[in-house]
Amino acid sequence: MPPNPEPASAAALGPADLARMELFRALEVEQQQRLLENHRPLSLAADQTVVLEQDESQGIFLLRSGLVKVRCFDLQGEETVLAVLGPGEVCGEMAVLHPQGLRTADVVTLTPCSLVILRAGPFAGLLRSEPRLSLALAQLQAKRLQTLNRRMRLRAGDANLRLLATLVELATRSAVDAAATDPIPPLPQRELACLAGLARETASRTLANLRRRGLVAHTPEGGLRLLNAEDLRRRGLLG
Amino acid sequence: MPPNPEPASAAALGPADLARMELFRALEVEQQQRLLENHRPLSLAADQTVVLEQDESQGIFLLRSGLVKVRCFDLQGEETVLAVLGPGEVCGEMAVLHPQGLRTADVVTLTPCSLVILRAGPFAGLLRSEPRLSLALAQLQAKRLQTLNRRMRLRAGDANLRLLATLVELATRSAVDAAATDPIPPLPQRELACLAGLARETASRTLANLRRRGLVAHTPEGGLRLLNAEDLRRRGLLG
DNA sequence: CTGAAGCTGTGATTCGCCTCACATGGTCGT
DNA sequence: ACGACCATGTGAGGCGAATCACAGCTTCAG
Repeated sequence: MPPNPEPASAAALGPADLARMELFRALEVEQQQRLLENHRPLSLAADQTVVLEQDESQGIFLLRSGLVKVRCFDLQGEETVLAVLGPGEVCGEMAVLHPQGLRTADVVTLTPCSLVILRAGPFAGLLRSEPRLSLALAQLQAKRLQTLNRRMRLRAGDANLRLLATLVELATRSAVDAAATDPIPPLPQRELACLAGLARETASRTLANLRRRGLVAHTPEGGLRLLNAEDLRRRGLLG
Repeated sequence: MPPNPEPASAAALGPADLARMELFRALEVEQQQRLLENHRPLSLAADQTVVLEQDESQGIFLLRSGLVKVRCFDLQGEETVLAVLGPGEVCGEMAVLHPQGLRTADVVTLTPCSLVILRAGPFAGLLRSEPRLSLALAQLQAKRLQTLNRRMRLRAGDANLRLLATLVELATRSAVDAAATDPIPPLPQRELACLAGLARETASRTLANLRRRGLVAHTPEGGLRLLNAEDLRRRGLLG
């Protein structure tokens, strides 16, 4: 099997890419190849919708670069962010597990993104015959539950804690193996506020507060950077 | 090992019980038997701890009757409730998926409970060889994510909404196939408040409010009952 | 250049919930 | 029967965040 003889074009995706993702790591190269058949690359600007709630058109999305948010709306039109995903992460797998295959949330880009769509059919098929894949998926879901549990706990805190938690989440997902003190790409305060579940004005004031206390600073590119990992650890925002 | 020829005592568990649980429904009877070897029944009063955070002693817990809450604490000692589970539901499966097998939350009974402990070893083993089980587990986790997503959305609302949502959750989990208007077992207000993420006094006032508006009523047994499913539907608390 | 539109900072005000404080009523053990 | 203890209702006060209202800035189209 040619690991990938074709010179990696910007859009091409090889088994090496899949091997980097926990979900597919345990599979044989041959199985990975099968999943890659008919894959479709997709580049999006910031603030674009990737999948629509209630949409039945299927696909597994692999995020190669950029940040996306998974969100849903309540009846009052309030947006709730369920997760933030970064490079190397997967989304759209819930719909495959859902009995009717329905989407239950939107996915929207926070920054420009490069991603790849895998056809759901072969994935769903392999899921039924290969325990390594279904087990890895169960583990992925368990991890999702863990991080959602963390979000849940933090939502109980005050504005400072919530904003800091949001920034940690953004920093650690901005790259594969990113740390909390890695830079956070520029996002409008409106977006930060929404991620943290705060009013825009509160996010502004709170951010000013954190800056004054030396916990965050603007990067030259207009993004943010967390400065005091020690303080974050004390607050239980790391690990 | 005798599969279990002994006549079903109150504590004994047969394949019929497993067949009722989504997680095991797809398995062969023979596989179910294997899982049932060495199972251990357990009866608990209300407000007892089932599993401890950080505990490594393993087991899968099947809830036959009663209600339990899954909770964790933040650094300030605040309790956050992650889930409420009822008859027919399973817990402890996260630890099997966790790389180090660590427990990440407590499980505490809300009412008297009857449950059964399965040994984790055979379960973990079957998980690696039987895609039907690992797929069912992934589906279970996906369902957990869904309900956690719902909790997430609701905790953004005001006290009325949060309390109502909590009551709906309790009602629908009080029995297999229970509906929102089924009775809710008696729980102290302290517990209701904690489940809803409110202060005890606020829960009291809010509950009085809901009673005045004819949305809930006390049952003769001291529990509660939701009265207006139509109103709940309008608020997006059903389905 | 100029006006529109979006992002950011900031004050003033309002509102909801937490906290504290206390009264009532029930249950239980001695 | 008595007090200890717990669960429940209710009032008063305070705090934190949402909301409302702008003003300064940048960006961008015309």
